[in-house]
Amino acid sequence: MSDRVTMADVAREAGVSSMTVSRVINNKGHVSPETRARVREAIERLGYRPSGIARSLATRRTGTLGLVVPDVANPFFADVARGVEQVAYQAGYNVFLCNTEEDPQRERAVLASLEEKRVDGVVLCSSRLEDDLLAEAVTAHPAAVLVNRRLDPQPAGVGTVVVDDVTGATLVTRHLLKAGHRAIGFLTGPPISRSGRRRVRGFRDTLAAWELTPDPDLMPACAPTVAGGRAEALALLRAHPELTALLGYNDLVAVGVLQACAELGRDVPDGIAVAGFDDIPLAALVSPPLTTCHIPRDDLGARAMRRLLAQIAGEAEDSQEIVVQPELVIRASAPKTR
Amino acid sequence: MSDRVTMADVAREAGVSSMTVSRVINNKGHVSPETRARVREAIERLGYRPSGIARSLATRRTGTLGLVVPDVANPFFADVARGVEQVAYQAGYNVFLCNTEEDPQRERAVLASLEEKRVDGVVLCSSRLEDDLLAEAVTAHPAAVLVNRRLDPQPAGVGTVVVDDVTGATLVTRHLLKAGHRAIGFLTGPPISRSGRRRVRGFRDTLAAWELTPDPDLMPACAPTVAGGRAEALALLRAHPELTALLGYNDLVAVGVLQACAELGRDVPDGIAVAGFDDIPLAALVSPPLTTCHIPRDDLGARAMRRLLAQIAGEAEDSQEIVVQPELVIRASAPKTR
DNA sequence: CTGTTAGCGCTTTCAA
DNA sequence: TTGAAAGCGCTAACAG
Repeated sequence: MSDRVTMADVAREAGVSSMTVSRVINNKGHVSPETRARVREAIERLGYRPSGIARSLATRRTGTLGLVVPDVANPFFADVARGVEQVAYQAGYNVFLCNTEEDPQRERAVLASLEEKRVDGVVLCSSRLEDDLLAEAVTAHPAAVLVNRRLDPQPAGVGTVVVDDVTGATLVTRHLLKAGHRAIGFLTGPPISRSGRRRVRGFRDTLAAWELTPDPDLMPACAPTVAGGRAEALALLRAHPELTALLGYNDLVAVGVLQACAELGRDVPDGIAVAGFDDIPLAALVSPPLTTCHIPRDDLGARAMRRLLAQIAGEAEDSQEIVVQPELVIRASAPKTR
Repeated sequence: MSDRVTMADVAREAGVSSMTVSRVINNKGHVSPETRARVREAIERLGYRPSGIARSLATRRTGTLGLVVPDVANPFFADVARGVEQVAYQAGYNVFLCNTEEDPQRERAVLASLEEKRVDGVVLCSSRLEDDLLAEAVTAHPAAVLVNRRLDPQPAGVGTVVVDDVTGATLVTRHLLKAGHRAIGFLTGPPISRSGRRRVRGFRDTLAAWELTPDPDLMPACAPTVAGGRAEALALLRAHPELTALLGYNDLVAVGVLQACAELGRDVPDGIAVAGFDDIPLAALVSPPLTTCHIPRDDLGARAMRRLLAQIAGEAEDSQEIVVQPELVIRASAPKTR
């Protein structure tokens, strides 16, 4: 494996010192056009590829970043990852993709491995770590951006990008209220989920603003999946047939609700309105198409990445938190009027 | 940033040489229990984290791998990525995620950047590079596995994992034939797609085996998306209302077909049968649920990764190609009988 | 069981 | 404009 061509080889071939080769490669310092040409030729002839490893050791920058998500196979994070990678690529960085499988142990482990790899920064999505562990893990890196998770107090060099879930839930809830619904259920997703908690808050507050009393019985938790939504919806709709609208923690849950309604013979939207959250591609394709709250996911990733780059460059306004706004998308499952 | 604790710091703190520290960290060689304990304490006290970069330079292994896909946001590759990452994590590797956006230029660029990062190996999915460029790019890495792409002749150290698309298309086509369909259309996806070409082959050969003549007019290309499928299906069904079954290049295309059928007032499956390919989650959720061909995607990723690890370890049977078998999944859009 | 000596392949610093 | 020397932080290969 040591058959790799090194800088010294190129230098010898071109009859110069390695410093000159280095200068040519990095376009730094002054090198006469002729020497430059000779070096270029030598590089070409030998098929030389600089070693990023050696360079990293010398410069203390790796040009690599870490992206930590619960699960790339989840379309939400897949889109975020896409946004992150896109911006990183343009900036000349490579990104390590790490799944945590929602396991805090594993989250710590991958963060530690990224530290060993000496990444220049980390984008950490929906961290499940306790505040103190998170703070510790995150400050171990030169720079970090948290997505959909706040840390208080926010350590220096840590940025935050969050979706305004409260507003999103408010938009959807208000939409249902305006359509005349008063008996509204909400499948709230997993209790650990911070975004779920924020959505609940938006839901409750909006009900309260309309002088309705939020009923905890109508707000059961559920797994954030189609199956989870279906199961909880079946139970909820059986116990509370009076509901005229049902909100899902996310679109997958809402699709589960659609299935449950079909099984119970409740027509959507005439018998009951259904709405989701996230606006994944699926939302527009099920029938009836889902009313939901659009989250610009790759934009979320792109902005997180840009923020991280700014922090690495030392040009970030530290305390400034980036808030991404969701948008109501009205489709057939919950139209404007009952 | 140079405030990082180094091995020498630990060695000094523990009153030993760095070699001893190294031995403790890597659990290599013999170190007396007492010394080991002292070193461990020093590491703990100083919060020392070994530098993977320095280690890589010395050992010529980085413990990193590259995963190159057209687009992680595509659920197919997201699942593959998940499988890859899972196995890599267990083996102690970190993986660089690279999107190519179907752009050969960018594909070359990311492969080159991975080479600079000195990854120990690469998993390359659905490469769009010409054979010679691909061979060149791939042999630049210590090890590589191609997913859904063959290279002939296959360079040493290059593994191959392919989905048996021919068999998959055969299964679906035969299913339709057995159900009594004789006028079957096929939206074949983008002409560049190798898997698309293999699926076409399976389709044609099966028709031929049943002594039917494949009609090119019934096999138009289309974008591999819902919109692409819808548009082509509209055109095809208008031109050929006699079709009793329509096959999509993949599930997205098939969903587009479903939409087109709805628009044309053709009932599925009674007026026309529809089938897809891949079995993405969406397939089971649309109505009617899609008959399709299941591809075990994360298994595909996992097996590619295992193969890569085997190659890195030098224990791969070189020429052995791994073939992943798809499975027919019968749902309501194309039932067993007309 | 532990330490010494040389690098790994590049860049930084200073000098020429 | 170019080069020499001295690391970056670690491990391989020997000694002891």
